[in-house]
Amino acid sequence: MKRYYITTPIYYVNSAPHIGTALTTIVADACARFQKRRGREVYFLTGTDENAPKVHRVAQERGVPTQLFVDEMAEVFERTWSALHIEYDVFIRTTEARHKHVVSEVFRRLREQDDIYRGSYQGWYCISCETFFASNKIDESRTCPDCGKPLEWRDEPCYYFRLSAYESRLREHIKANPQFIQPEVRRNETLGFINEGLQDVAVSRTGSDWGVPVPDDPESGVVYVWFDALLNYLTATGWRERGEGYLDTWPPDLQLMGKDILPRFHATLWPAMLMALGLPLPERLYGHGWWIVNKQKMSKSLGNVYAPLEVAQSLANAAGCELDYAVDAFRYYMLREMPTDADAEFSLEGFEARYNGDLANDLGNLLHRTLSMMHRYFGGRVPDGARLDAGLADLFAQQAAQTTEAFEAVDFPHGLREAWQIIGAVNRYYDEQAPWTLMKQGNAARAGQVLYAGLIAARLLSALVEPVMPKVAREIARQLNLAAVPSWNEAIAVNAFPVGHTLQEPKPIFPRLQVKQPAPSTPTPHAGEEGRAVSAPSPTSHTHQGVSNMQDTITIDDFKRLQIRIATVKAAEPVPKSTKLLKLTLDVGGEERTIVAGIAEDYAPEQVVGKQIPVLVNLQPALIRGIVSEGMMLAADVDGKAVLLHPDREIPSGSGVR
RNA sequence: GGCGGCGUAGCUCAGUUGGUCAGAGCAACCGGUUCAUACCCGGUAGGUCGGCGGUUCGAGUCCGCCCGCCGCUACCA
Repeated sequence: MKRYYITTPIYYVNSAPHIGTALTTIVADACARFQKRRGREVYFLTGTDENAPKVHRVAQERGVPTQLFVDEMAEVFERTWSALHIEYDVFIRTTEARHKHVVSEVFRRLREQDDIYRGSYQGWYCISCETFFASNKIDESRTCPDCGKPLEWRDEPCYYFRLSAYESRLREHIKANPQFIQPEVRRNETLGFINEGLQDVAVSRTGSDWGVPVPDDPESGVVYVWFDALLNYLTATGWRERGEGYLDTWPPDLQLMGKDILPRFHATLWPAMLMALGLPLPERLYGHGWWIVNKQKMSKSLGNVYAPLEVAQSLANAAGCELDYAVDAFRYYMLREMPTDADAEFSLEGFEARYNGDLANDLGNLLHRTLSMMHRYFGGRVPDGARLDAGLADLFAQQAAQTTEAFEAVDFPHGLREAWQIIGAVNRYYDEQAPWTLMKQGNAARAGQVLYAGLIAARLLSALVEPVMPKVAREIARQLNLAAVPSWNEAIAVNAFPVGHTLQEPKPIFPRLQVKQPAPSTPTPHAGEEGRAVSAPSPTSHTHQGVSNMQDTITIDDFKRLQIRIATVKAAEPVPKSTKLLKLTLDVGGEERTIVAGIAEDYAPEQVVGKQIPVLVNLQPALIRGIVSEGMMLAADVDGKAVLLHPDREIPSGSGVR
C-alpha cells in the first residue's frame, strides 16, 4: 500500500527557523501524526535548501567555508524541529550527493527531449531574491523592486525550461482537480497567473559555482536553484536508485508551504517539470497564510521575527510549566490560530490567552478535576457499574468525527474547536449532575458514573490532541494510567476503563499563567490614531495627541517592560529627504544600534555626537525613510522643541535606567 | 487599471447548496457552584451581518453598483 507522503518546503539556511517556517513544519507534523494515528503509513519529508547562491554569499560574508556554514545551519534546523516535537522521516539536504545526481539526471533527460533548450539571457538580476527583472520593471536606481538591493546586469547564454508548453495542460489539471491547490484563494491566484501566459524559465545561472553544475556543460554555470530545490521531493522517494520502488511513496499526498511560493513555483513550475518527466502530480498543494506582527509582515529588517523556541521557553518560565508542554502549547497556538486564506496576527498576548483559556482552564482543568474526584471519592479506582451516558457517547462520537474531517482538510482551527466542545460538554455535565453533591447524598454509584464520562472524555481527547500536542497527549494518558495514547479508532470506545482500573495522581500539566493586574482603565483605540502612529517617533510627537490622559495609571510591571539604557552617540547624520530626522549610531554597551530621531530642527549632527542619552531599547523597530530605527531616544519636550537629557556624569554606555 | 478575496457583537472570528443564521470563543458586568489550576456553569451584547439597489414568498447567504482594506498582476493609450 502506498505511503502517505507529506512534505514541507526545504528551507533556506541563511536564517534560523522563525514562527513562519515553524508554522509550516508544525502543520506538516500535525498532518503526519494525524494520518499515522489513523493507521496509515506516513512518509514525512522536510529539509534544507543549501544550493542557493544567496547561501554561498552569506557564508562568504561571514568568512565561513560554505559547506561548514550549511552543515551548521542544517543542524540548527534539525535541532529546532526536534525541540518542537517534529517527527519527520527524512531530513533532506540539497547538498547531498544523491540529490545532486537527481538534479543532473532530470536536467539531462529534459534536455534530451528538448524540454530544456539553450538560449541566452539578458536582464537585471537580484541575487538576494534569485529573480530576474525585465528592464521596464526597474527604475534608474537599479535596485530590486522587491527587496531594494542593487541589481546586477546579466548577459549570458543559458538554458530554458519549456514551461510555456505546459500552460494549457496545467490549466486543465487545476480546473479538473479542485483539491489540487488549496485553499481556493491560492487556486484562483494560480489560474490568474497561468492565464497571463507562462514564459519559459531560465534554469541555469552563471556567476556562482555553488550548486549543481549544468551537466555536461559546466561553462553554463549551475542549475537554477528553484529547479534544483523542487526536485528534492523526488530525490527523497528514491526515484533515481529504487527502480519502480519509489512508487510506494510517489506522488506526494500533501505538500505544504507558505502562500508566497505556491502559485509560481509549486503550482506551475513544479507540476510542469513532473509532466515533462511523465510522473504523476501531487494530490494536494496547500499554501497557508503568513503570520503578521502588529499589523506588519514579519521581516528581519523590521526585527519583529520571533524564534519559536524562545517563545515556548518564555512561556515555560512565566507559567512554571515543563518546557515540553510549553512547546506543545506553542504548537497548539500555531494550529489553533493558523492563517489559512488571510494572514493572521501572531502575538504573545494571544498565545497566553490560548494557554490560560483553552489549555489550563479547559483541557488541563477538566483532567485535573476528574482525577481529583476519582481519588477523593473512589481511591483512584474505577468503580463498579460505571458506564457512559448514551447522550454523551453520541456527542463524543460526533465531535470526534467533526475533528477528523477538519484535520483531514488541514483545517486545524476548526478541528480543535470541535474537539474542545467535548470539554465544554463534560464541564456542563458535571455542573448539572454535581457528583460532589451526589456523594454527599450517598449516591456513590451515580457519582462514579458521572465521573466516568470525564475519564472517557480525557482519554478521547488525548487521542484527538496527539497530532497537535504529542507530549501532552502522552501525559494525559499517563495520568489515566493507560499504556499509550489510544489510536484514533480506539479512542471513541466508551468502555475503555475496566472496573478497578487505577488512576495516577492528578498533576497540572499547564500551570495557570498569573494574569497581570489589569490597568484601572483600559484605553480604547480611537479612530484615526493609527494614521498618526506612522509618523516619525520623534520625542515630541506625543504632544500632538493632545488629550493624553493624566489620570491613567500603570502598574510597576507595566513600567518594568520598558528597557531604557544610556547610549553614547557615535555618529549622527541627517536623513536624506527629511527635515526633522537624524540618523544616530549608538553604542548601547557593546552593542551598536541605529535609531532615527526627530531632532534635526533643534540639533545639528555634530552637536549630538559624543553625547550620552537615554534610549528606549525594546521598542518595536520601525522602518522610517528606509532606515530601520531600533529604539527611541528620550528627550524633554519644551513647546515642541526637543531638549536632550544627559546623565549627571560620564557613565558606561548601556547603563540601565529605572 | 485588471483579476481574486475580505468587510458579521469591544476583540478574534464561525456561518455548507438562500428559509430557527443573527452565532461561538475571549474581554466586561451580574448571578450560581465549590470537585478542580481564583476553576467551572448560567445570564447580560439594543450587532442596520460595509453602503445602496435588485432577484425571490423569503438573502450575511445570489446579482449590480458604490465605499474601505488586503493579495496577485499590469503599469498601458
